[in-house]
Amino acid sequence: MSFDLDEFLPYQLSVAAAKISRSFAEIYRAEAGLTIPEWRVMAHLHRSGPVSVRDITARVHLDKSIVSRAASKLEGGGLISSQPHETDRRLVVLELTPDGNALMQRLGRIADDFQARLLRDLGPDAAHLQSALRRIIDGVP
Amino acid sequence: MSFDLDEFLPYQLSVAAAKISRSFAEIYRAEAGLTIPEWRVMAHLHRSGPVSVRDITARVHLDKSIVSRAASKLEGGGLISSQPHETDRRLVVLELTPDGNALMQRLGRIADDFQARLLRDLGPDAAHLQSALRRIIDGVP
DNA sequence: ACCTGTTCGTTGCGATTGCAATGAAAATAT
DNA sequence: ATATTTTCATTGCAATCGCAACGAACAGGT
Repeated sequence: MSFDLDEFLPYQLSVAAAKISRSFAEIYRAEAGLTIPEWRVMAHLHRSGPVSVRDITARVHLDKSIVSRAASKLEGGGLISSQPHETDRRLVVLELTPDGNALMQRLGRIADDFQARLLRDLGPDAAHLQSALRRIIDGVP
Repeated sequence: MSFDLDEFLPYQLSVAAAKISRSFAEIYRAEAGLTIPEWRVMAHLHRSGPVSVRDITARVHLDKSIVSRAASKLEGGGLISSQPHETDRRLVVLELTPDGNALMQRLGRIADDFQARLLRDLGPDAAHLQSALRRIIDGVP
């Protein structure tokens, strides 16, 4: 018996993630011209309110260079604003502009719809899928 | 209620896949100096026997340019051999060398161990996870 | 047989990524 | 108070990726 790549979990995860990511990335690319890192930064800001780059970096699983570049592009597009932190002047505090907030409200609904359809298509395994993914994300290996 | 990225399936999938991939990629990088595409090509050749680049491309979810470059590096390292197809001279037939075969036998065992440990850590959700991933990979848009 | 369209693999090129280096600011130690 | 070390964010740079273009070989139609 030889090793079967198709049954190998890291491979399956990688292929499935790439497929879903592409499919959803295409939506907010067409809808708002956002890349994946930009989308993640926006989504996090929408929920967290004003936070520094390092907070986003930590919570959104992106390198700080990527967050930094995404932020400067989003700021250029008027979707977020940035200002130095009040007391600690190393930090840069990012925040959604009204435009950015409006966009995220629209995209949030679209994302929820996408998720709902996905969960429906996956059927009863969906809950276990999410539970396993959470387990992987915060802890397992 | 605002949108929660942490509960968003495409995001969870992407983060989980990246984490597992890194973790396993580090193993065969240290073990054999292989990259992810190279590993996938090797793994497929080990199971399929001699096949053309386009077959690998189709089954292993990599662009043909990536398979092509991976193949030429593997050939340089003496792990695979390539020769033109007998009747269709557009095709390049790839095949593991004895060295490549021996390496894959070793890596296959390591991969199986990795998978076993992962499944054990994930517990009862693991089966559902794989079933959901398979569903995503071949079908659900 | 000839012509057109298609398939295959390689290569070029722009864009993206991750890592390391940099410089500014703050925390900690002496 | 000064010096050393650490933390942040940005920037530079090399490596990688995906897409498109290309040349070679084949298939199908006329």
